[in-house]
Amino acid sequence: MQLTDRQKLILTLIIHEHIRTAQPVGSKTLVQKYTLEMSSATVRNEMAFLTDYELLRQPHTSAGRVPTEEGYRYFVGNLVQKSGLPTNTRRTITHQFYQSRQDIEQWLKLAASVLANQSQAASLVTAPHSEKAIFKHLELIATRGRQVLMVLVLMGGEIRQQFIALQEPVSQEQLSQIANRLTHLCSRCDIQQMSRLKGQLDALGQDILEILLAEMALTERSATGEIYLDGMTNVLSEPEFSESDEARQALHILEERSLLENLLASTVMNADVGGIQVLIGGEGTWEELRQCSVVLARYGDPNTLTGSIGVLGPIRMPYDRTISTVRFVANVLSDLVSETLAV
Amino acid sequence: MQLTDRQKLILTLIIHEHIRTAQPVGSKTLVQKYTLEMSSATVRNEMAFLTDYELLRQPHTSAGRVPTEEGYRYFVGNLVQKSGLPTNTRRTITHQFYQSRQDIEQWLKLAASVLANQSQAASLVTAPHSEKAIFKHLELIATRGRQVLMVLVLMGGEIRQQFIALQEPVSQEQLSQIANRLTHLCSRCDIQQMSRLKGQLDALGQDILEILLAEMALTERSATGEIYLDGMTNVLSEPEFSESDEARQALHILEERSLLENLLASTVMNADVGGIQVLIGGEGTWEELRQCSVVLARYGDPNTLTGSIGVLGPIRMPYDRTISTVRFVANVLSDLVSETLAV
DNA sequence: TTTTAGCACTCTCAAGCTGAGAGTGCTAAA
DNA sequence: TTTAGCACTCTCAGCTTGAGAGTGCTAAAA
Repeated sequence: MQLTDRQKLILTLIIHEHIRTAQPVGSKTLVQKYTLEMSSATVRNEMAFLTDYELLRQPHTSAGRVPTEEGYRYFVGNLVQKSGLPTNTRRTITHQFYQSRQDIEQWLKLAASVLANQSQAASLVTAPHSEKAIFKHLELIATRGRQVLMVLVLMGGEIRQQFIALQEPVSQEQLSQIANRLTHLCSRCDIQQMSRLKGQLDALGQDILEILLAEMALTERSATGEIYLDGMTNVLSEPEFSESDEARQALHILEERSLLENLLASTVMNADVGGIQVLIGGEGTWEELRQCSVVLARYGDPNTLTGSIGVLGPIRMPYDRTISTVRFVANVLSDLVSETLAV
Repeated sequence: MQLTDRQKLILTLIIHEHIRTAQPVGSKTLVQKYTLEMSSATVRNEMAFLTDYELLRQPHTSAGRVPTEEGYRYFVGNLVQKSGLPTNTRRTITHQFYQSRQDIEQWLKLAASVLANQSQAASLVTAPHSEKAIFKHLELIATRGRQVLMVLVLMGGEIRQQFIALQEPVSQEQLSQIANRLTHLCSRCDIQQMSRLKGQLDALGQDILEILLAEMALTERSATGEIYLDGMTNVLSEPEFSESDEARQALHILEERSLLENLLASTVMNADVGGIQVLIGGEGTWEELRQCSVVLARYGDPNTLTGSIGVLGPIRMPYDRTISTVRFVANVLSDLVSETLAV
């Protein structure tokens, strides 16, 4: 679809104005507000053209125009200027990461919070996760009686902890010995390699190895790491979600982990690190997202550890700014991950 | 305030009916629906009495009656029958805990999910937390270069992890040695006792001890453990939150961690384990909760590890059922905590 | 050929009105 | 003390109406 420069200008202005006001935009208003060098009639003709191409829509005969989802897609694909974030915003964000505790969990929470605040929408951040579970380190810590706390560290820094109940009480000394032995034996092994080591272990060691294997298999099976959400209440203040049923639908997809994993798995997980994906109005697939748009990105090291971040807001969303923010935060997280977690 | 049995009955029925329908309740409706052995005029007289005592309210002259917050308080304090949960519900819940992975995090998430589903409202669960940080176990795990992952286990099973950057690279062997030495030295020590041990350590050991102390101090300072939320979208379907601005206010207090910690600190943290606290309409203190009620309980071992659980819903909430559910889940968690985490 | 002024037309939305319905309080009788 | 009866009050959904905003079309101007 080829538009003239003037048509592109008018589409852009309508989208800008509509994002600002949440109202249909009329020809006269547009000429006045932006002091265009043409009459409203000319604008009307162009609007009619854009409406024919389904980039604009009229809510009713005598209302102004509203961008269609197709219109937003054209805008995001062709017209949005990749401005990048203003320098002082970048500085503020970097500063916050620099100031926070050196702890992935904190960073991820902070990332979610930054995204939510900057975009005034709901945000999600998944912990970096590797498709392949590689053993790194095991600790066994006696708590009381036969209850033992198992801490399993995977290559890449994912930590899994679990209580296990042994057949009979074992002292901390013994537990440490077993943990050491397993750590040495299994170092840098994947599930297959580890399951071949059973023969070299006594009964207790085998039991624990079983539990390790189960835990690692579970990690491999899950599509993402821990999920952090923030800013759910932000979207409630948007006028399109003033009837809370709409909001409920949209937020439900964030709250229901399985839905969210599905969404991520079929979109951003196939994308390259560094690329941005924009889902507008559910793209015909995601019924619950019909009223929303989602801006997603992947961060981390494509070959080992990756996670996703995203922003969920109304379709009427300031895409340029949101995309810049998501891209910037993804880069910051990528840097942090490669600095601290990489092998 | 002393009410006759009949007045109590009528108040109870009005509250039941209002909770069911979210509408003002009229005298005639009440007599019909509950086939009362008296005329609507009698009911009207009693209603007038209850209205004088500010237990009921008329939204306008010719509408039925609606319970006031005072009315709900009287109801919760005097009239709610402590039925306990039906046996099969209890079984279902217990079963879910029994089936889940043996892992506090899973249990807490499950508790939040159970509360949200059973009460069809928003729920919160805080991880068990001890006011006093007592050292139990330390692990140091080399990641790469000078980055080290520190895992600190406190008495009671709280786990804190953090990346630290050492002055110069140290091998995993050496790290394990240091961790072992510190674990032995500090075992069962509190912050004061630990800070006296500096003299017995080399430079690196002292650095790490400093970090440990900072981390433990941070833990002591924070009022609660990790917070798990669920069911935020449940409250969006209640008619009183159909204008999403109301919902926004209410949910915001859950999302903003500092607000929530404040709320917990000034209510449930002073209560006994086992007791239930019901906040109705913010009780004049919590502006954001004017439209909501919160049912809170504390679980765990009062002397060592405690956490809070709660349900946030509309004032028009099925208190009997919610209170039973909260009490039951608190007991389940208390049992789990004392079985697995206690010293 | 493109742009613009002018005009008739369309549709929404807020305001005002209205009657049905639900509920009340009061009074007098049971 | 309870109840039947009645006049009264208030809301709410449905309807009408006029102002306002915006459109498409046509014919003239550039």
